[in-house]
Amino acid sequence: MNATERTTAQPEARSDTRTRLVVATATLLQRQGYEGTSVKQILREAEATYGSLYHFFPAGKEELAAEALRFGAADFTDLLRRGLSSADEPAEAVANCAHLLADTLRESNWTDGCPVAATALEIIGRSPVIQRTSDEALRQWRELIASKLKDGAIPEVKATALACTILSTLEGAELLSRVSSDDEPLHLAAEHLAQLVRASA
Amino acid sequence: MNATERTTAQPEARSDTRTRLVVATATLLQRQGYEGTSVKQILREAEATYGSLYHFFPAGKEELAAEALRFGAADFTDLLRRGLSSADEPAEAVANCAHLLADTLRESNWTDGCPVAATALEIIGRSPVIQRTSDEALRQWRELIASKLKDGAIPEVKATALACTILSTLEGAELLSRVSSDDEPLHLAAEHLAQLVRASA
DNA sequence: TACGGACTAGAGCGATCGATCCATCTAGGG
DNA sequence: CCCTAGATGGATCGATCGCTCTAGTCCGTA
Repeated sequence: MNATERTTAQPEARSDTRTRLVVATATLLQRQGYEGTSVKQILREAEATYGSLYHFFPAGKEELAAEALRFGAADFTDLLRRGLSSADEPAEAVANCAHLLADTLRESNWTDGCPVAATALEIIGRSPVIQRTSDEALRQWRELIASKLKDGAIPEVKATALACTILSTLEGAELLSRVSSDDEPLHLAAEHLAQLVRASA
Repeated sequence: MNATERTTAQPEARSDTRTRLVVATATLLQRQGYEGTSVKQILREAEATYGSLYHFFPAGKEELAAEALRFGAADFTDLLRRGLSSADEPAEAVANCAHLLADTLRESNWTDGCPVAATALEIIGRSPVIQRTSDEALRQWRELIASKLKDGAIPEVKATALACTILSTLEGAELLSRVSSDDEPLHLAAEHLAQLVRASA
């Protein structure tokens, strides 16, 4: 539109291919994990080439995967944030997170859930970079949940501990739901987590 | 050594290689998932060859993995059974399952937990055989937990629902514990699950 | 002793893996 | 107008993938 936009647009256009790579990788990672995703497939999906990939990510697949994990984790953070802010009551808010996750999963035909779960488990002890990235994401989510609990007048220590179990349950229920293609585990988790939070208030 | 041993050893020896294949695969699957485990590595670990593998499992890696998953699932069933029978109170028994899982994981340096988790997530929608095997294992565990709850005077409907969330939480807490190499999530899960069960009695 | 089925050994198949390399293209500053 | 750094396209690398195949060994039975 104008000179200002052109100059600001340049770094955007520059990193456009980079962004496509990250987005495509994030999607593929949560659907088929790290080892199940080939570089060729990423390039096809992102409409990019080897040249671009190794230009932006000199360390290759692993570096790209770590970046994609951070990107996908931000997505999941948004989902949690939406769920947590959907109600004043912490119990209700937590339950809504589970329902929201169930809806998202169902709509994507049980493919697009937490990006960390699928990738982290198969990589533990073999890729420190990815494991650390996963760990950071999980801790961030725990804090996000914990702060909502604290806002709801749950004492700090209790809130921190409870947030950990809430995230555990969400992740586990996602596993059960995805394997059985059935959102029941997530809805049950919602109910039981709400109960647990209410009991801790 | 002698004729008797030779004759009795034969059927055993016949299936010996098969067993080694299954055991080795089960271990590798839970440590690095399906795609992350190569056939060559399985053969090396099991001290077997291609000939043996395709003799016992004509359909190859996928068939072997499904069998290994069933084998590993039986192991996890044992762990649950031990935990559940360790106390009369269902709440205490469930908590002990989490503690037992934490101990097992810690002792194996965070590698040997639930064999389904690592494999199932990366394979969803791509290997019906393995997905179905995983689903069956998860349902079996739910029923195992549910029956303990029912024994503890929790009404059937409530018990079934609660068992699902208990398994979800165990699986999720295992994920968090493994990623962070810290058994805190599992011990917190134990505490919170006990609380949840007590509230449902 | 001869036979036949169960099992083993491992070379080799085509395909694909992640990664490298370099020619080429593009855009902005001199 | 050229120069250069950033970015791209894609052929190609050696290694490894899952798997097939043939030639064998072993052992109970006839």
